[in-house]
Amino acid sequence: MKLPLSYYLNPDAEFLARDLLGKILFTRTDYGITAGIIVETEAYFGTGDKASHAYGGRRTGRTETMYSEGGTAYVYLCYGIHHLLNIVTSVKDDPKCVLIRSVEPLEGLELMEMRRKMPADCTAISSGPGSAAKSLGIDSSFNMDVFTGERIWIEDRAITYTASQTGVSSRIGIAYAQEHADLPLRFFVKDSRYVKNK
DNA sequence: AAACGGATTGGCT
DNA sequence: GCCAATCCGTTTC
Repeated sequence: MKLPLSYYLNPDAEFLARDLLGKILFTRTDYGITAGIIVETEAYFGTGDKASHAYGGRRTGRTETMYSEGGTAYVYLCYGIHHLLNIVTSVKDDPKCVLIRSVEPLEGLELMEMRRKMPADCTAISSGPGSAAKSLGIDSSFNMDVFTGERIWIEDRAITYTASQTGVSSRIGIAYAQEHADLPLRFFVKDSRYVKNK
């Protein structure tokens, strides 16, 4: 049920970004367990990707997490306000990752509603990378956590989407990435209410 | 040492 | 639709 470490060692971040649609993302905090169905992702393919923090092999205090073994959480602060959750993929020292952009609330709805101060049927509760992370209680303390551990993990409950149910587009908010700005590396569930900009 | 800008969101016009 | 919020890695002086 819980995805094993071997799942995350796949060096194909694009494949994993697609494959993660429909998987269930869980978090456990002092307040309880919450979970959401992953419905929107983006792939960042590492040192050759101009949109990646690890472009050119950059290693800093922040990006060091991305060089961890696949199955590690890379959480960073964006615009000084929002925590964004990435799943590191591939083997150690190959800094590829998948950004979780949107989930559909599935478990612990009351806790998610408290964190976001809005009802779970309001799609803004977990739509967009900052909102998805906040609804699941993810902050910088989750950085470097492993997905096979006690605080964060992903389960496969056999939800799958066909190619025609899956949308593909360029990644959001990376215009600075020049020739990599238009690559089709964003994947989403077309009929999900919790995906914006379809 | 200082300035710049971003894998975004929500509130106000 | 526009714009402020607000931190920190990176760039520039």
